[in-house]
Amino acid sequence: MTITQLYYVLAVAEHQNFTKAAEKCFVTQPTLSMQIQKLEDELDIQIFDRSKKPIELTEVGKKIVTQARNIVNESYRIQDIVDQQKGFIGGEFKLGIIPTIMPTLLPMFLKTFIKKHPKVKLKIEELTTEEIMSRIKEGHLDAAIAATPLEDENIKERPLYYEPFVSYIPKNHRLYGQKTIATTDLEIDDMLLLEDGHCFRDGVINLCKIFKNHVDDKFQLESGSIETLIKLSNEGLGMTLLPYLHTLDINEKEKNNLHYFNEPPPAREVSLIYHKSELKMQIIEALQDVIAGIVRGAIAFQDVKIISPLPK
Amino acid sequence: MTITQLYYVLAVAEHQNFTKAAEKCFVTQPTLSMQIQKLEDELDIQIFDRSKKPIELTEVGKKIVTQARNIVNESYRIQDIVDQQKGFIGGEFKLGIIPTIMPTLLPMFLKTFIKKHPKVKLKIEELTTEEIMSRIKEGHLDAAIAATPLEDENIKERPLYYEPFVSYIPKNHRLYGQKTIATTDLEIDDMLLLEDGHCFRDGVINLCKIFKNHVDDKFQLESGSIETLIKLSNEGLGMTLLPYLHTLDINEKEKNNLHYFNEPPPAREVSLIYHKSELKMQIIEALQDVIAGIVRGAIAFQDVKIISPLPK
DNA sequence: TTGTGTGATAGTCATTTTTAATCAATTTAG
DNA sequence: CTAAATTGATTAAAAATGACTATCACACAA
Repeated sequence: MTITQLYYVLAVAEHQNFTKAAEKCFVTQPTLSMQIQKLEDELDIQIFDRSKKPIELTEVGKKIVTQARNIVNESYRIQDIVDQQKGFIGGEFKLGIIPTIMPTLLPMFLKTFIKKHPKVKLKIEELTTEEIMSRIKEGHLDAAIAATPLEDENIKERPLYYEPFVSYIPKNHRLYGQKTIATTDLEIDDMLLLEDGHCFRDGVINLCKIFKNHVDDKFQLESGSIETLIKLSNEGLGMTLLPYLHTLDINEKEKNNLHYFNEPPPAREVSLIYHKSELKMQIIEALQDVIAGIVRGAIAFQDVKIISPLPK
Repeated sequence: MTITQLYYVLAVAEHQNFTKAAEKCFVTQPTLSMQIQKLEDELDIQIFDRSKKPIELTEVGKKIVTQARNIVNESYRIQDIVDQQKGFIGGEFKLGIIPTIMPTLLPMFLKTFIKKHPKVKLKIEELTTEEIMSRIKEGHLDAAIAATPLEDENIKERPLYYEPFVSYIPKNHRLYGQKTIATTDLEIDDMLLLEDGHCFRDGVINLCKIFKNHVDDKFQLESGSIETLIKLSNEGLGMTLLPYLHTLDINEKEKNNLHYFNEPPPAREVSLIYHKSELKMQIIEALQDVIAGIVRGAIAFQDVKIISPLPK
């Protein structure tokens, strides 16, 4: 049994197709077939049910794949140990970022990070929290930036900053006259929300629920981006909540519609998250350093009330 | 990088000698040298410091060995999954037993187990708790029978039975007249103990300490076996404590010297212990079944007071 | 039927792994 | 101090392994 064989098994299990898996492994299909057959022979058990189309894992196959993923990931750690020893910070690094953080945070730290660590090939993807979590567990993502706490024992979190919620209230709104907003003022019914799947949406709903036990889950208007929310709000369709960093780059006129919360303002915790196996910790720590350094200047809130990002 | 290479590294790390390691791996010494060199080249780092005699691990080498042990052990688990699927209970199984349990328990279950599971090649070794724990962690022992709780997060425990302590008191002893003994009657000073390293010794000391804060650690007489303790006690050199199962095969005359404790009697918890990675669980469970079945008839105590086997 | 997509098989070749034999450097014993 | 023994590295030849190309066999769809 070799690590390569296990790696091939993982590829086939993932793509449910020998040919595609072979491409991903940069070998030809017969090579893959042979190696997997050899492993099956050695263990004297079928890992794949080739009669099904597309190909399926057998029951044992599933268990073997789980264990194989373990072994392959643990094997990467050897290189990791060596890198750590050499103080080498480089290689490919796949980072996920949730949509409501991506456009504001990424431009703030990306240049600095690339300049400081030119040997790291960052591959950044915009993904929802749910996608991020499953990809981290599968090893397809090295780390991610998301709202926390996630309450998942396989995922570790390192808080980067606390980002308060800011009310965006158009002129005709019943709350427009108030200088500051209390969380008790919020009514989910006249609140514009992001589409399902965004954890910021869930955060807002949780915030409204704190003082109302029951919330109708029929919302009139939902949008895929915060920019659209602002425009809809400008049209008088309701108020909305924005993450603080988003309020920094809206235009002067719209800034008048911003209403801050009473102390302590509700906020989301934004963290760098990664698999509990702590692979590529050097890069993760480098990222944390750079982001923490950048954000320190932009966000200075201390006393905040953290709102859970999880749908409940 | 291959699992074989990692296995070779482990062998050399363990034997501190290429030639011996090669023998254990059933390959020639050049094979081993080459493979390890290749791994070192690939990682571009020295794992062994060959200038030292005997050969030593470098600092990174130590980390790599730890991780390599992980990977190699995890790789065994694949075969384990297959065995489990096939319902196969067999193969080599290394079991450790502490000296104070070995002579009484082993004869009780060994025959039954071999008969029930003829494909398991049991290799049984008498070892102290300390030796057992380190060997389980290194993967040189699949399981062991010892007094628990051990409070070690790498080791899991499955209690088999609770074995009360019984006083063995010779005729001239101050406590001989008492029908039952209370733990408060015990005085460490007139107690015969096993040599250092036996956890039963530590259990007895802990028991005596429960009512006396301070105990002199100068004991006059110590012995390596419980049989010797009984003989020394017969000579009037003091009383001693025996594990219950030991009292079953002493002669009639000596049985008169046995004095049982008041309810609840102090007892030791005897468990099947194994590494948290749960390798070879089928065999471990088979062992547990057999032993539990046998012991159920011999030990019927319920309300006992468990004494820690750890030196404190 | 004829493609199309899929995985298995056969034959070949380069590479890798292993081995036996040998060497060089140390350490140990007399 | 010299001789013998031990230890790991080196070399060259053999065995094995892994991967490739080409091709086959089967299932399914147009």
